[in-house]
Amino acid sequence: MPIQCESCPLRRLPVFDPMTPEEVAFTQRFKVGEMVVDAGSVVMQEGLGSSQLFTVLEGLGLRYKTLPDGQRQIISFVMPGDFIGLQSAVMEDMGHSFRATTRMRLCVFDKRRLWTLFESHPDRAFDLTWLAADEERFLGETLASLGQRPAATRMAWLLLHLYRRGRELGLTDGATMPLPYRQQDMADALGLSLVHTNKTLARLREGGVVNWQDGILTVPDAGALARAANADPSEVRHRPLI
Amino acid sequence: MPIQCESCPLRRLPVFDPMTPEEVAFTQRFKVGEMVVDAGSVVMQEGLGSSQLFTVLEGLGLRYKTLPDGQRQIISFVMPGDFIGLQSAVMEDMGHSFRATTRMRLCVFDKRRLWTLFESHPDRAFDLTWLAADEERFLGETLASLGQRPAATRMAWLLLHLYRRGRELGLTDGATMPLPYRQQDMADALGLSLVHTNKTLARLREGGVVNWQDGILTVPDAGALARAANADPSEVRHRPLI
DNA sequence: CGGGCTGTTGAGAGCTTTCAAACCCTGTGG
DNA sequence: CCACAGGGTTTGAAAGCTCTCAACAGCCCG
Repeated sequence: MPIQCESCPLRRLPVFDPMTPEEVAFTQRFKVGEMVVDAGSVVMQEGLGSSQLFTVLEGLGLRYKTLPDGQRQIISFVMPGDFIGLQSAVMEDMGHSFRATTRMRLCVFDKRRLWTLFESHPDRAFDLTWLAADEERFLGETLASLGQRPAATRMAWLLLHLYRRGRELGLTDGATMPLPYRQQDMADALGLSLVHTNKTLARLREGGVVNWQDGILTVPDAGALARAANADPSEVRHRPLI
Repeated sequence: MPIQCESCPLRRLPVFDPMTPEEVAFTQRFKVGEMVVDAGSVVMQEGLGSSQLFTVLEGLGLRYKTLPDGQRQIISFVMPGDFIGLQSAVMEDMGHSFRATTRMRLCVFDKRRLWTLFESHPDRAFDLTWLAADEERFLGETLASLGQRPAATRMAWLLLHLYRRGRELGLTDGATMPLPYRQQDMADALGLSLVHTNKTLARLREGGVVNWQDGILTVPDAGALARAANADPSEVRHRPLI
């Protein structure tokens, strides 16, 4: 039984901008249905188009690019509330793939109706653009991390980022949150080898800054982690939900 | 004397999508004026808002982020036709700074009128979203380069990218084009030290793959460069011009 | 019980950085 | 006309970070 937008649990989270009843109703009409995918499913393929767009309701996934020689670069870690497929919506095809890491529940939208969104709901079109711009901002930060920070700092930065996002979404339980990715995922996100990722992780763990083991992330002191990450202080940004 | 959108030389380039006379007229109304900035001017500051948006008419610039410890990461090399300031348009502030490398001529738009664009010109709003999505795609590719490729490949990839863009814009003269950046800029874009950038550049030059000296980029064989960059074959993407 | 996936560890090789110094060119002032 | 300072580019060499190679432990599953 698909969730009604009106009673969508995500909408109640304070990270997301409030919506008017009219906006909720429109989103409901825009929504085609729901889709549950198993862990490991590739939902969108780089280079291919898609007639569907998604908002993540539950579960975790990865967006990644594959290079001609087979290397993989993780673009982002996908969490509930994320809107997936904007690229295929406005251009012909996707610049990256999207794969479910855990079983996921996705809200499905029809790409062909996107135009009516732009025509009749400029506020929602604006939200869409906002999301794209926010994505650009985040990728800029990621770029700065990969380009300018050493391995340990980079890793601390990423774990801090994931922890902050998890907290916004109510995925945390005190200082811990589930984070069921593999070390190889982290390595491919940070541009490090698996071995070095493992050793860097061990050093952070020994330093007591952060611990990520058995799929559980533990951040005893977010401030200490932020210092290790050489990061600016936290700042919760509210964002639209599609 | 500011250029009239109707006779804007950029619009005539085949890379840019054709516009209807009505769209041209609207863009003209959206345009507030023009601005010429000297080489070295910082036009937009990371973290600050801006009431203005720009489209580059002439000249080259850089978008970059500065980390808390002073390191700099170049986000992109800015060329004519690029739309600058989308982030400050839809969010409060910019996630990066923008600085002119050469003297630049900029088309100036008023951020406060952006909303009318979304309200009354859904096609242009769509174009704006398209640009944001394209930026996201490009940053994803950049991320993959920084994360997964060794220095020489990375550098070849970037020079190839710049050459292709220059060619689309008619900046090339046969196998050469002006590229008046510093080696330090290239280093900060690729996440390499200045010294290593210099040596890598020298090796590419000796290999005859590409030459970039005295502000002039020379690509004797684009195919060979693409192979050195481990890049997919060229593919000109048409894009909207704001 | 064997195979496959994930995580861990040790060690040497290799790529990149940092440190230092020199070179070229240009603009400035004596 | 020459000395000098400053920005950008080159070079050499040593230090350091990260990678690759190899091997092993733990776990789940057929």
